[in-house]
Amino acid sequence: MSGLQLKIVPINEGLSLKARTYEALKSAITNLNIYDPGAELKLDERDLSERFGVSRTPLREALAQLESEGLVKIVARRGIFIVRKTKSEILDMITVWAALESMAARLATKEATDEELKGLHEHVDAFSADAVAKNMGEYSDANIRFHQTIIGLGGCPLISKLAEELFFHVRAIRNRTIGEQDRAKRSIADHLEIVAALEARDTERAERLVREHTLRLRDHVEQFVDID
Amino acid sequence: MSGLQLKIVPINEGLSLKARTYEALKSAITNLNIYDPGAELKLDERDLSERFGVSRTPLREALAQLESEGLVKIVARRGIFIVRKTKSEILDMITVWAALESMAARLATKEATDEELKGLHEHVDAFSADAVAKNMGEYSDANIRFHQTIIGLGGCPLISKLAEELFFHVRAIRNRTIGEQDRAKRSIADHLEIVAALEARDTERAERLVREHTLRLRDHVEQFVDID
DNA sequence: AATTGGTGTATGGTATGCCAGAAACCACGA
DNA sequence: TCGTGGTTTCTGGCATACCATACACCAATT
Repeated sequence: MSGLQLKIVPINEGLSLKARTYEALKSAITNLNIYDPGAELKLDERDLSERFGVSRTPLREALAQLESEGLVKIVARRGIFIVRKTKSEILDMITVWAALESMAARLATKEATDEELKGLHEHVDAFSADAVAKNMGEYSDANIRFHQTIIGLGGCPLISKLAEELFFHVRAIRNRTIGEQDRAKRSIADHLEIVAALEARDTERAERLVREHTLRLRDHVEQFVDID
Repeated sequence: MSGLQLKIVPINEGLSLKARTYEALKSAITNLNIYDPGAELKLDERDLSERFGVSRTPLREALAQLESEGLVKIVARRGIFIVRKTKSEILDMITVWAALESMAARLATKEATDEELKGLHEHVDAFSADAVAKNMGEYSDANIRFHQTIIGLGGCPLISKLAEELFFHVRAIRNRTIGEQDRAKRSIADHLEIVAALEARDTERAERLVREHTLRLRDHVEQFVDID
């Protein structure tokens, strides 16, 4: 083979304006702390299209998609509003998350390889000792990665896709849920148990532990998190 | 108060062209048996816009929404294609369905009133005796209503919404799954057990029965249904 | 001062035309 | 006959102009 290999730069850029606008908008909305009072909740098509440098058409399509995902609400001749999820909706999302992840855990006990399950330790061991001392944001990220990994091991792409959307929304209130170190300790203990059950291929137990773990989060949010 | 009360007809019609086009397209696609060979899988924006009598813009927005729901796939400069779900995707959908409905059953044992649970008998009793003799399509509808009712009793709107989308897709292959009367008998027996567990408020049992019932459907489809 | 009706403006909805890329077709030459 | 190059056509992406309505503001009337 010749040493001169053309390095094809996948010219890319290749995403459509719609897709790029969608990404830009989504990250813009994500980085906005919606639940802060005073956050700007109203958007304007013309203004946005100018700021993004695209015409209204692809912008509108991006917005329509965001609406179908529940991030914004478009009202004819009124405006486009960033949606604040109600507490009840957040709780529902955590409930669905529990349903999906417990099913994924069930599947993982049957489908995942030993190596894959071993990989879970990475997400757990690092925090088993002194996680509480570390900064909670970091733990929170590792926490989500842990759950996403389990979901991935279930081998059901649809579950992964749905869970990803849920995480996205739930993350928006994350900074309101963390903070208590007691919960973090309990959480870490739960994770260890979950990994153990998965490695033991104990389907029922893995499913139950995952479900209870996430439903505990749900109850915690219900009791202690104040949105609306 | 005067006996002459204006009866206000909520003029409505009010849906946007986009929304109406969306509905029309969706039902058109639904009523097309996608899995028939020879089904027309390619759509054309201009042709459709002419046939629906709307311009391309609202049509495109409707199509974009259908794409995000996975009913069609839009490829730039190639065309718009009605999506045939792969068998693997169908199986995944049934798996998610199992996860959601079993969670709903769990919730229902805690949230539903006795009256609501009693209502389930309507969906079951009518078929307990001679369902097998009746035409399967009718049973199939009642079957889906039964499951939808349970899901509704869970009291979690998000679960209901997600399940509805799943049913929509799964229904497309329904005519390929029914037919064996043995399965119908088994199914009816399952339903009776499920109702009993719900009425007994036996959370774990209700959850398990529902999950196993739906996962059996999954296994059945995996073994005996041939798409792709 | 309060109510009412008009009018302007903001803003999403829709129609339309052009653009660019992909595929199909065609013609020509080896 | 086969491959190659060009050309046409089909098709979705995008920009733009216009439309229709909700709302705010103002003036006139009582």
